[in-house]
Amino acid sequence: MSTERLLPSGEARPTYNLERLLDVAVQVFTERGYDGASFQHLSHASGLSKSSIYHHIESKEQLLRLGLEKALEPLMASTTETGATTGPAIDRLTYLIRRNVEILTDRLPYVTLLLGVHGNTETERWALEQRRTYDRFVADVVQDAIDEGAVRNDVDARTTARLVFGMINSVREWYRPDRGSSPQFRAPNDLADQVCTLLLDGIRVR
Amino acid sequence: MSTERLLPSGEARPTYNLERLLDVAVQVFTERGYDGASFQHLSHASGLSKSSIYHHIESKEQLLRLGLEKALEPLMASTTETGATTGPAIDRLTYLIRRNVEILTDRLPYVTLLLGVHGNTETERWALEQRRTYDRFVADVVQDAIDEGAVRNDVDARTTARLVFGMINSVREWYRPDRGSSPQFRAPNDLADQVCTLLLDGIRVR
DNA sequence: GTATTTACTGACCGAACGTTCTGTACTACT
DNA sequence: AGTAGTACAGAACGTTCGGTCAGTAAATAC
Repeated sequence: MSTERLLPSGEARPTYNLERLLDVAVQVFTERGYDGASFQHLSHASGLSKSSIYHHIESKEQLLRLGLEKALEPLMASTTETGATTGPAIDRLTYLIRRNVEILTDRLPYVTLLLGVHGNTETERWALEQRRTYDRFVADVVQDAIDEGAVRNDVDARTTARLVFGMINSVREWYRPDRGSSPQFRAPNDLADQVCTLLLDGIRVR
Repeated sequence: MSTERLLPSGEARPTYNLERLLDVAVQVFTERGYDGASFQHLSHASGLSKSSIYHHIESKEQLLRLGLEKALEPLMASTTETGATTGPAIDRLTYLIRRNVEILTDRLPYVTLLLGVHGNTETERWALEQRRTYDRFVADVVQDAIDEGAVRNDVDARTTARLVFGMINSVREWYRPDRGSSPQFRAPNDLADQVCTLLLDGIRVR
Protein backbone atom coordinates (compact mmCIF):
# COMPACT_ATOMS: atom_id res chain seq x y z
CA MET A 1 0.00 0.00 0.00
CA SER A 2 1.39 3.37 -0.97
CA THR A 3 1.88 5.95 1.71
CA GLU A 4 2.50 8.99 -0.42
CA ARG A 5 1.83 10.45 -3.83
CA LEU A 6 3.68 12.69 -6.21
CA LEU A 7 1.81 15.91 -6.97
CA PRO A 8 2.08 17.47 -10.46
CA SER A 9 4.56 19.91 -8.91
CA GLY A 10 6.77 16.95 -7.92
CA GLU A 11 6.09 17.61 -4.26
CA ALA A 12 5.30 14.56 -2.11
CA ARG A 13 1.99 14.39 -0.24
CA PRO A 14 0.80 11.65 2.12
CA THR A 15 -1.99 9.41 0.81
CA TYR A 16 -5.53 10.15 1.88
CA ASN A 17 -7.69 7.87 3.98
CA LEU A 18 -11.26 8.43 5.11
CA GLU A 19 -10.20 10.04 8.37
CA ARG A 20 -7.85 12.57 6.78
CA LEU A 21 -10.34 13.40 4.07
CA LEU A 22 -13.07 13.91 6.68
CA ASP A 23 -10.92 16.49 8.45
CA VAL A 24 -10.54 18.47 5.24
CA ALA A 25 -14.22 18.14 4.31
CA VAL A 26 -15.54 19.22 7.70
CA GLN A 27 -13.22 22.21 7.60
CA VAL A 28 -14.77 23.25 4.28
CA PHE A 29 -18.31 22.50 5.54
CA THR A 30 -17.87 24.71 8.58
CA GLU A 31 -16.42 27.56 6.53
CA ARG A 32 -19.05 27.62 3.78
CA GLY A 33 -21.93 25.68 5.31
CA TYR A 34 -22.78 22.15 4.16
CA ASP A 35 -25.04 23.33 1.34
CA GLY A 36 -22.63 26.07 0.32
CA ALA A 37 -19.74 23.61 -0.01
CA SER A 38 -19.51 21.81 -3.36
CA PHE A 39 -17.27 19.00 -4.52
CA GLN A 40 -15.34 21.65 -6.40
CA HIS A 41 -14.49 23.23 -3.06
CA LEU A 42 -13.65 19.86 -1.51
CA SER A 43 -11.52 19.07 -4.54
CA HIS A 44 -9.58 22.29 -4.25
CA ALA A 45 -9.09 21.98 -0.48
CA SER A 46 -7.94 18.35 -0.62
CA GLY A 47 -5.93 18.44 -3.83
CA LEU A 48 -7.91 15.44 -5.07
CA SER A 49 -10.20 15.27 -8.08
CA LYS A 50 -13.94 14.88 -7.57
CA SER A 51 -13.87 11.25 -8.64
CA SER A 52 -10.93 10.51 -6.35
CA ILE A 53 -12.90 11.74 -3.39
CA TYR A 54 -15.51 9.12 -4.27
CA HIS A 55 -12.83 6.47 -3.92
CA HIS A 56 -12.91 7.17 -0.18
CA ILE A 57 -16.57 7.98 0.42
CA GLU A 58 -20.01 6.90 -0.72
CA SER A 59 -21.74 10.27 -0.82
CA LYS A 60 -21.49 13.86 0.34
CA GLU A 61 -24.09 13.14 3.00
CA GLN A 62 -21.93 10.33 4.41
CA LEU A 63 -19.20 12.90 5.02
CA LEU A 64 -21.75 15.03 6.86
CA ARG A 65 -22.91 12.10 8.97
CA LEU A 66 -19.38 11.08 9.92
CA GLY A 67 -18.59 14.66 10.86
CA LEU A 68 -21.73 15.02 12.97
CA GLU A 69 -20.98 11.75 14.76
CA LYS A 70 -17.56 13.09 15.76
CA ALA A 71 -19.33 15.92 17.58
CA LEU A 72 -22.32 14.04 18.98
CA GLU A 73 -20.48 11.02 20.30
CA PRO A 74 -18.47 12.75 23.09
CA LEU A 75 -21.35 15.11 23.79
CA MET A 76 -23.85 12.32 24.41
CA ALA A 77 -21.20 10.28 26.25
CA SER A 78 -20.66 13.15 28.69
CA THR A 79 -24.20 12.73 30.01
CA THR A 80 -23.40 9.25 31.35
CA GLU A 81 -20.07 10.12 32.94
CA THR A 82 -19.84 9.98 36.74
CA GLY A 83 -19.53 13.75 37.12
CA ALA A 84 -22.85 14.23 35.32
CA THR A 85 -24.81 11.58 37.23
CA THR A 86 -23.71 11.78 40.87
CA GLY A 87 -23.47 14.51 43.49
CA PRO A 88 -25.36 17.78 43.99
CA ALA A 89 -27.18 19.02 40.89
CA ILE A 90 -25.21 22.28 40.82
CA ASP A 91 -21.97 20.27 40.62
CA ARG A 92 -23.41 18.00 37.90
CA LEU A 93 -24.42 21.10 35.94
CA THR A 94 -20.99 22.65 36.35
CA TYR A 95 -19.45 19.39 35.16
CA LEU A 96 -21.65 19.35 32.05
CA ILE A 97 -20.79 22.96 31.26
CA ARG A 98 -17.07 22.33 31.67
CA ARG A 99 -17.15 19.16 29.58
CA ASN A 100 -19.13 20.90 26.88
CA VAL A 101 -16.54 23.68 26.61
CA GLU A 102 -13.79 21.04 26.50
CA ILE A 103 -15.49 19.08 23.73
CA LEU A 104 -16.21 22.24 21.81
CA THR A 105 -12.61 23.44 21.88
CA ASP A 106 -11.24 19.96 21.30
CA ARG A 107 -13.42 19.21 18.28
CA LEU A 108 -14.17 22.75 17.16
CA PRO A 109 -14.90 22.12 13.43
CA TYR A 110 -17.10 19.10 14.13
CA VAL A 111 -19.18 20.83 16.79
CA THR A 112 -19.40 23.91 14.58
CA LEU A 113 -20.75 21.69 11.83
CA LEU A 114 -23.32 20.26 14.24
CA LEU A 115 -24.48 23.68 15.39
CA GLY A 116 -25.00 24.88 11.82
CA VAL A 117 -27.35 22.06 10.84
CA HIS A 118 -30.71 23.09 9.39
CA GLY A 119 -32.71 19.87 9.11
CA ASN A 120 -32.79 19.74 5.31
CA THR A 121 -31.88 16.04 5.03
CA GLU A 122 -32.60 12.90 7.04
CA THR A 123 -29.07 13.01 8.45
CA GLU A 124 -29.52 16.60 9.61
CA ARG A 125 -32.84 15.82 11.27
CA TRP A 126 -31.22 12.88 13.09
CA ALA A 127 -28.53 15.22 14.41
CA LEU A 128 -31.14 17.72 15.57
CA GLU A 129 -32.97 14.96 17.42
CA GLN A 130 -29.74 13.99 19.21
CA ARG A 131 -29.17 17.59 20.22
CA ARG A 132 -32.71 17.82 21.55
CA THR A 133 -32.12 14.75 23.71
CA TYR A 134 -28.96 16.32 25.11
CA ASP A 135 -30.76 19.62 25.79
CA ARG A 136 -33.53 17.85 27.67
CA PHE A 137 -30.99 16.05 29.85
CA VAL A 138 -29.35 19.32 30.84
CA ALA A 139 -32.69 21.03 31.47
CA ASP A 140 -33.51 18.24 33.95
CA VAL A 141 -30.26 18.85 35.80
CA VAL A 142 -31.04 22.57 35.98
CA GLN A 143 -34.47 21.74 37.38
CA ASP A 144 -32.83 19.47 39.99
CA ALA A 145 -30.51 22.33 40.95
CA ILE A 146 -33.49 24.65 41.36
CA ASP A 147 -35.29 22.05 43.47
CA GLU A 148 -32.18 21.66 45.64
CA GLY A 149 -32.14 25.43 46.16
CA ALA A 150 -28.76 25.95 44.49
CA VAL A 151 -30.06 27.76 41.43
CA ARG A 152 -32.37 30.79 41.52
CA ASN A 153 -36.01 29.87 41.12
CA ASP A 154 -37.11 33.10 39.46
CA VAL A 155 -36.02 31.72 36.09
CA ASP A 156 -37.44 28.89 34.01
CA ALA A 157 -35.30 25.71 33.95
CA ARG A 158 -35.72 25.01 30.26
CA THR A 159 -34.99 28.60 29.29
CA THR A 160 -31.98 28.73 31.59
CA ALA A 161 -30.55 25.53 30.13
CA ARG A 162 -30.99 26.91 26.64
CA LEU A 163 -29.38 30.24 27.48
CA VAL A 164 -26.48 28.54 29.25
CA PHE A 165 -25.64 26.39 26.25
CA GLY A 166 -26.37 29.26 23.92
CA MET A 167 -23.49 31.09 25.55
CA ILE A 168 -21.21 28.07 25.46
CA ASN A 169 -21.96 27.17 21.86
CA SER A 170 -21.33 30.71 20.70
CA VAL A 171 -17.68 30.10 21.51
CA ARG A 172 -17.35 28.38 18.15
CA GLU A 173 -17.84 31.68 16.38
CA TRP A 174 -14.58 33.22 17.54
CA TYR A 175 -12.46 30.64 19.41
CA ARG A 176 -9.40 29.60 17.40
CA PRO A 177 -7.19 26.91 18.95
CA ASP A 178 -4.32 27.17 16.48
CA ARG A 179 -2.34 30.00 18.08
CA GLY A 180 -1.03 28.01 21.04
CA SER A 181 0.75 30.92 22.67
CA SER A 182 -2.34 33.12 22.65
CA PRO A 183 -2.31 35.91 25.20
CA GLN A 184 -6.06 35.42 25.48
CA PHE A 185 -5.95 32.16 27.39
CA ARG A 186 -2.89 30.91 29.17
CA ALA A 187 -4.12 27.36 29.73
CA PRO A 188 -6.80 25.36 27.89
CA ASN A 189 -9.00 25.47 30.99
CA ASP A 190 -9.01 29.25 31.17
CA LEU A 191 -11.92 29.53 28.81
CA ALA A 192 -13.97 26.93 30.68
CA ASP A 193 -13.21 28.78 33.91
CA GLN A 194 -14.35 32.10 32.48
CA VAL A 195 -17.56 30.60 31.13
CA CYS A 196 -18.38 28.92 34.46
CA THR A 197 -17.62 32.12 36.37
CA LEU A 198 -19.91 34.20 34.18
CA LEU A 199 -22.73 31.69 34.20
CA LEU A 200 -22.65 30.91 37.92
CA ASP A 201 -22.06 34.40 39.33
CA GLY A 202 -22.76 36.84 36.50
CA ILE A 203 -20.69 39.74 35.27
CA ARG A 204 -21.61 42.24 37.96
CA VAL A 205 -19.34 43.11 40.87
CA ARG A 206 -21.06 42.93 44.23
CA MET B 1 -53.24 48.44 -9.92
CA SER B 2 -54.66 45.09 -8.83
CA THR B 3 -54.75 44.25 -5.16
CA GLU B 4 -55.48 40.57 -5.29
CA ARG B 5 -55.20 37.48 -7.47
CA LEU B 6 -57.16 34.32 -7.98
CA LEU B 7 -55.29 31.13 -7.17
CA PRO B 8 -55.92 27.94 -9.20
CA SER B 9 -58.01 26.79 -6.26
CA GLY B 10 -60.22 29.85 -6.73
CA GLU B 11 -59.04 31.27 -3.42
CA ALA B 12 -58.20 34.96 -3.40
CA ARG B 13 -54.70 36.02 -2.42
CA PRO B 14 -53.34 39.56 -2.09
CA THR B 15 -50.84 40.66 -4.72
CA TYR B 16 -47.17 40.46 -3.87
CA ASN B 17 -44.87 43.41 -3.53
CA LEU B 18 -41.17 43.41 -2.68
CA GLU B 19 -41.83 43.73 1.03
CA ARG B 20 -44.24 40.85 1.26
CA LEU B 21 -42.08 38.65 -0.91
CA LEU B 22 -39.08 39.46 1.26
CA ASP B 23 -40.93 38.21 4.33
CA VAL B 24 -41.61 34.88 2.68
CA ALA B 25 -38.08 34.56 1.29
CA VAL B 26 -36.35 35.33 4.59
CA GLN B 27 -38.57 32.79 6.28
CA VAL B 28 -37.38 30.15 3.81
CA PHE B 29 -33.76 31.31 4.09
CA THR B 30 -33.78 30.97 7.86
CA GLU B 31 -35.37 27.53 7.74
CA ARG B 32 -33.08 25.97 5.13
CA GLY B 33 -30.11 28.34 5.11
CA TYR B 34 -29.48 30.75 2.25
CA ASP B 35 -27.52 28.24 0.17
CA GLY B 36 -29.94 25.43 0.98
CA ALA B 37 -32.92 27.47 -0.22
CA SER B 38 -33.58 27.30 -3.96
CA PHE B 39 -36.01 29.20 -6.16
CA GLN B 40 -38.05 26.04 -6.18
CA HIS B 41 -38.47 26.40 -2.42
CA LEU B 42 -39.22 30.12 -2.72
CA SER B 43 -41.71 29.31 -5.45
CA HIS B 44 -43.51 26.76 -3.31
CA ALA B 45 -43.58 28.97 -0.23
CA SER B 46 -44.83 32.07 -2.07
CA GLY B 47 -47.18 30.40 -4.51
CA LEU B 48 -45.48 32.28 -7.33
CA SER B 49 -43.58 30.78 -10.23
CA LYS B 50 -39.81 31.17 -10.41
CA SER B 51 -40.05 33.72 -13.19
CA SER B 52 -42.70 35.72 -11.36
CA ILE B 53 -40.41 36.14 -8.42
CA TYR B 54 -38.01 37.87 -10.77
CA HIS B 55 -40.70 40.40 -11.53
CA HIS B 56 -40.18 41.73 -7.99
CA ILE B 57 -36.47 41.22 -7.47
CA GLU B 58 -33.21 41.47 -9.39
CA SER B 59 -31.42 38.47 -7.95
CA LYS B 60 -31.43 35.99 -5.10
CA GLU B 61 -28.56 37.87 -3.50
CA GLN B 62 -30.61 41.08 -3.49
CA LEU B 63 -33.19 39.28 -1.34
CA LEU B 64 -30.40 38.29 1.03
CA ARG B 65 -29.09 41.86 1.22
CA LEU B 66 -32.53 43.34 1.89
CA GLY B 67 -33.10 40.75 4.61
CA LEU B 68 -29.76 41.41 6.25
CA GLU B 69 -30.39 45.17 6.21
CA LYS B 70 -33.64 44.61 8.12
CA ALA B 71 -31.61 43.06 10.92
CA LEU B 72 -28.53 45.28 10.83
CA GLU B 73 -30.30 48.61 10.63
CA PRO B 74 -31.95 48.61 14.11
CA LEU B 75 -28.94 46.82 15.60
CA MET B 76 -26.47 49.47 14.44
CA ALA B 77 -28.95 52.24 15.26
CA SER B 78 -29.16 51.02 18.87
CA THR B 79 -25.50 51.94 19.40
CA THR B 80 -26.25 55.64 18.86
CA GLU B 81 -29.35 55.82 21.03
CA THR B 82 -29.16 57.86 24.23
CA GLY B 83 -29.36 54.82 26.49
CA ALA B 84 -26.25 53.40 24.83
CA THR B 85 -24.16 56.57 24.91
CA THR B 86 -24.84 58.28 28.25
CA GLY B 87 -24.73 57.26 31.90
CA PRO B 88 -22.68 54.65 33.81
CA ALA B 89 -21.18 51.94 31.57
CA ILE B 90 -23.07 49.15 33.37
CA ASP B 91 -26.35 50.89 32.53
CA ARG B 92 -25.29 51.43 28.92
CA LEU B 93 -24.42 47.74 28.69
CA THR B 94 -27.74 46.71 30.20
CA TYR B 95 -29.49 48.97 27.71
CA LEU B 96 -27.63 47.36 24.79
CA ILE B 97 -28.48 43.87 26.03
CA ARG B 98 -32.13 44.73 26.46
CA ARG B 99 -32.39 46.43 23.06
CA ASN B 100 -30.66 43.48 21.42
CA VAL B 101 -33.19 41.04 22.88
CA GLU B 102 -35.99 43.34 21.76
CA ILE B 103 -34.68 43.59 18.20
CA LEU B 104 -34.08 39.85 18.08
CA THR B 105 -37.61 38.96 19.15
CA ASP B 106 -39.15 41.73 17.04
CA ARG B 107 -37.31 40.77 13.83
CA LEU B 108 -36.58 37.13 14.59
CA PRO B 109 -36.28 35.74 11.01
CA TYR B 110 -34.11 38.64 9.84
CA VAL B 111 -31.72 38.44 12.76
CA THR B 112 -31.64 34.64 12.41
CA LEU B 113 -30.66 35.12 8.77
CA LEU B 114 -27.89 37.50 9.82
CA LEU B 115 -26.51 35.10 12.42
CA GLY B 116 -26.33 32.24 9.93
CA VAL B 117 -24.21 34.09 7.38
CA HIS B 118 -21.01 32.35 6.28
CA GLY B 119 -19.13 34.91 4.18
CA ASN B 120 -19.50 33.09 0.87
CA THR B 121 -20.51 36.17 -1.14
CA GLU B 122 -19.66 39.87 -1.09
CA THR B 123 -23.01 40.60 0.55
CA GLU B 124 -22.36 38.08 3.32
CA ARG B 125 -18.90 39.49 3.97
CA TRP B 126 -20.36 42.99 4.23
CA ALA B 127 -22.84 41.74 6.84
CA LEU B 128 -20.05 40.07 8.82
CA GLU B 129 -18.09 43.32 8.81
CA GLN B 130 -21.12 45.18 10.19
CA ARG B 131 -21.50 42.61 12.94
CA ARG B 132 -17.83 42.97 13.82
CA THR B 133 -18.26 46.73 14.17
CA TYR B 134 -21.20 46.20 16.51
CA ASP B 135 -19.26 43.64 18.57
CA ARG B 136 -16.35 46.03 18.97
CA PHE B 137 -18.69 48.78 20.19
CA VAL B 138 -20.13 46.51 22.88
CA ALA B 139 -16.69 45.24 23.92
CA ASP B 140 -15.67 48.87 24.54
CA VAL B 141 -18.70 49.40 26.79
CA VAL B 142 -17.80 46.25 28.74
CA GLN B 143 -14.25 47.57 29.14
CA ASP B 144 -15.65 50.89 30.40
CA ALA B 145 -17.79 49.01 32.92
CA ILE B 146 -14.73 47.10 34.13
CA ASP B 147 -12.77 50.37 34.44
CA GLU B 148 -15.63 51.89 36.42
CA GLY B 149 -15.53 48.91 38.80
CA ALA B 150 -19.04 47.74 38.00
CA VAL B 151 -18.04 44.58 36.14
CA ARG B 152 -15.65 41.95 37.51
CA ASN B 153 -12.10 42.44 36.30
CA ASP B 154 -11.09 38.76 36.38
CA VAL B 155 -12.60 38.29 32.92
CA ASP B 156 -11.50 39.61 29.54
CA ALA B 157 -13.74 42.41 28.12
CA ARG B 158 -13.73 41.12 24.54
CA THR B 159 -14.46 37.55 25.62
CA THR B 160 -17.20 38.71 27.99
CA ALA B 161 -18.88 40.78 25.27
CA ARG B 162 -18.78 37.82 22.93
CA LEU B 163 -20.18 35.41 25.53
CA VAL B 164 -22.92 37.85 26.50
CA PHE B 165 -24.14 38.21 22.93
CA GLY B 166 -23.59 34.55 22.31
CA MET B 167 -26.21 33.89 24.96
CA ILE B 168 -28.59 36.51 23.60
CA ASN B 169 -28.26 35.44 19.99
CA SER B 170 -28.91 31.82 20.88
CA VAL B 171 -32.47 32.86 21.64
CA ARG B 172 -33.20 32.66 17.92
CA GLU B 173 -32.82 28.89 18.05
CA TRP B 174 -35.90 28.28 20.18
CA TYR B 175 -37.86 31.52 20.70
CA ARG B 176 -41.17 31.52 18.79
CA PRO B 177 -43.25 34.69 19.01
CA ASP B 178 -46.40 33.33 17.34
CA ARG B 179 -48.08 31.75 20.37
CA GLY B 180 -49.05 34.99 22.09
CA SER B 181 -50.55 33.36 25.16
CA SER B 182 -47.42 31.34 25.89
CA PRO B 183 -47.11 30.19 29.48
CA GLN B 184 -43.37 30.65 29.06
CA PHE B 185 -43.38 34.44 29.04
CA ARG B 186 -46.27 36.53 30.27
CA ALA B 187 -45.10 39.83 28.80
CA PRO B 188 -42.72 40.53 25.92
CA ASN B 189 -40.18 41.95 28.35
CA ASP B 190 -40.03 38.79 30.44
CA LEU B 191 -37.39 37.25 28.22
CA ALA B 192 -35.22 40.38 28.27
CA ASP B 193 -35.57 40.43 32.07
CA GLN B 194 -34.52 36.82 32.39
CA VAL B 195 -31.51 37.31 30.13
CA CYS B 196 -30.39 40.42 32.04
CA THR B 197 -30.83 38.66 35.37
CA LEU B 198 -28.75 35.68 34.30
CA LEU B 199 -26.01 37.77 32.72
CA LEU B 200 -25.69 40.31 35.52
CA ASP B 201 -26.04 38.07 38.57
CA GLY B 202 -25.57 34.49 37.32
CA ILE B 203 -27.67 31.44 37.95
CA ARG B 204 -26.39 30.62 41.41
CA VAL B 205 -28.31 31.41 44.56
CA ARG B 206 -26.30 33.27 47.14
C1' DG C 1 6.51 -12.49 -12.78
C1' DT C 2 1.99 -12.38 -12.80
C1' DA C 3 -2.33 -11.15 -10.21
C1' DT C 4 -4.50 -8.27 -7.07
C1' DT C 5 -5.30 -4.23 -4.62
C1' DT C 6 -4.94 0.70 -3.71
C1' DA C 7 -5.09 5.51 -4.97
C1' DC C 8 -6.34 8.15 -8.16
C1' DT C 9 -8.06 10.56 -12.86
C1' DG C 10 -10.86 12.48 -16.99
C1' DA C 11 -14.86 12.14 -19.33
C1' DC C 12 -19.32 11.96 -18.76
C1' DC C 13 -24.45 11.77 -16.81
C1' DG C 14 -29.10 13.58 -15.60
C1' DA C 15 -30.90 16.82 -12.47
C1' DA C 16 -31.09 21.14 -10.36
C1' DC C 17 -29.30 25.61 -10.08
C1' DG C 18 -30.10 30.94 -10.79
C1' DT C 19 -31.60 33.61 -14.53
C1' DT C 20 -33.77 35.36 -18.98
C1' DC C 21 -37.14 35.74 -22.53
C1' DT C 22 -41.58 35.85 -24.59
C1' DG C 23 -46.20 36.09 -23.94
C1' DT C 24 -50.80 36.84 -21.51
C1' DA C 25 -54.46 38.25 -18.40
C1' DC C 26 -55.85 41.98 -15.97
C1' DT C 27 -56.12 46.81 -14.11
C1' DA C 28 -55.79 51.95 -14.40
C1' DC C 29 -55.85 55.98 -16.86
C1' DT C 30 -57.29 58.92 -20.60
C1' DA D 1 -62.06 52.34 -26.89
C1' DG D 2 -57.27 52.58 -26.67
C1' DT D 3 -52.96 52.71 -24.38
C1' DA D 4 -49.73 51.75 -20.72
C1' DG D 5 -48.32 49.37 -16.98
C1' DT D 6 -48.58 45.62 -13.51
C1' DA D 7 -48.43 40.84 -12.08
C1' DC D 8 -47.88 36.95 -13.31
C1' DA D 9 -46.57 31.93 -16.14
C1' DG D 10 -44.05 28.59 -19.34
C1' DA D 11 -40.26 27.33 -21.60
C1' DA D 12 -35.75 27.49 -22.18
C1' DC D 13 -30.83 29.30 -21.19
C1' DG D 14 -25.94 28.08 -19.83
C1' DT D 15 -23.73 26.53 -15.60
C1' DT D 16 -22.93 23.82 -11.74
C1' DC D 17 -24.53 20.27 -8.92
C1' DG D 18 -23.71 15.40 -6.81
C1' DG D 19 -22.53 11.16 -8.67
C1' DT D 20 -20.79 7.19 -12.07
C1' DC D 21 -17.63 4.61 -14.79
C1' DA D 22 -13.89 2.80 -17.32
C1' DG D 23 -9.26 3.02 -17.00
C1' DT D 24 -4.15 3.81 -15.34
C1' DA D 25 0.05 3.90 -12.56
C1' DA D 26 2.18 2.13 -8.72
C1' DA D 27 2.62 -0.75 -4.77
C1' DT D 28 1.74 -5.32 -2.60
C1' DA D 29 0.87 -10.31 -2.57
C1' DC D 30 1.62 -14.66 -4.08
